Amino acid sequence: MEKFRGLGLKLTPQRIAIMQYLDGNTEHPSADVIYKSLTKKYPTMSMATVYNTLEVLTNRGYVRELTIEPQKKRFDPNTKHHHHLMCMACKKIVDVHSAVNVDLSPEEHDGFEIIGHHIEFYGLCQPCKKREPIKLLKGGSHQWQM
Amino acid sequence: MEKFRGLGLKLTPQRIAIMQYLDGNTEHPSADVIYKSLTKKYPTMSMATVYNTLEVLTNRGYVRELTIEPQKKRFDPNTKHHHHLMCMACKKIVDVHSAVNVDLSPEEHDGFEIIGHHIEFYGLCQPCKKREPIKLLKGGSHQWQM
DNA sequence: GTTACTGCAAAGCTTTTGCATCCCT
DNA sequence: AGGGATGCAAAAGCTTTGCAGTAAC
Repeated sequence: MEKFRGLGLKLTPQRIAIMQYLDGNTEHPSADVIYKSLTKKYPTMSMATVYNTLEVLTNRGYVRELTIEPQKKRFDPNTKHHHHLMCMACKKIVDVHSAVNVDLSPEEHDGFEIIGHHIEFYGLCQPCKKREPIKLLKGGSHQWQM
Repeated sequence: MEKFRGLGLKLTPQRIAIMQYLDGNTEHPSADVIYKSLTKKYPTMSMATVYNTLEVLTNRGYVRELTIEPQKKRFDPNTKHHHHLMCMACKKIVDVHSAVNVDLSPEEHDGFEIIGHHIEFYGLCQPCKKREPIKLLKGGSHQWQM
């Protein structure tokens, strides 16, 4: 966690715990998952601190917020440009490092200055494919039904 | 709205109003925007009815839910496969009809059966580009900072 | 006449905020 | 010592649910 020193950012035990939890983590955890994981070892940890720390890390570019799961933010400590594939059944998210060329022609970007892009793939992971062939549409099928 | 007859779906005045509001609409409205737009003409309309109708339409494939704006669903009556470009400042969303080839190699999809995908472009629309060159990062910069 | 839908209010879930206290630097 | 961080609780924002009444079929 040495890389966070000298950035005008106080290294409290709670922050260090969150940073260590995230470092190298490929689970794309939500704030809730982070909180539940750390509250065992740090019983005084609060959700406010988790959100506060995640916001600081996000604003400084050490963490990316993912919106791939509706109504819930997931967090990714890998800030290199990449995309994501989520299982529609169990919500597992894996990284996709495909180098896709998605340049838009002028008439397509409608005068916008394009700053970034992100591809969301939807599917079924192997365990879920075997377990539940159907029954995904509960709660509203999202944009993955095409 | 004739296309919704004979589907075991009751055509109430509220539903017809929502369907007419959505038909051909390219604004990608949220439930709140739909409710506010219709409550003038239909003062008894409730949010529960808006959400109920949107869920029915989504499950039947007449509407797509978009998760591009964090913590808020947006709805798109255009269910043809396409992508979206959102202004990071004013949250305006426009359609992108680029035919991008995003097939993943076997080692990339990690055993998943891929069912769909969606590309989210982030940028600044022309009015916002002139108006506010900076000041977008408030509230957490999302996945668009790459 | 049935069945499904409406609308209200209450509750749920995630996230944010106010504020007194605490502690890292 | 000082300014930022913590943690609690309360509140906010979006969405869902329970249920009695109502209207479409």
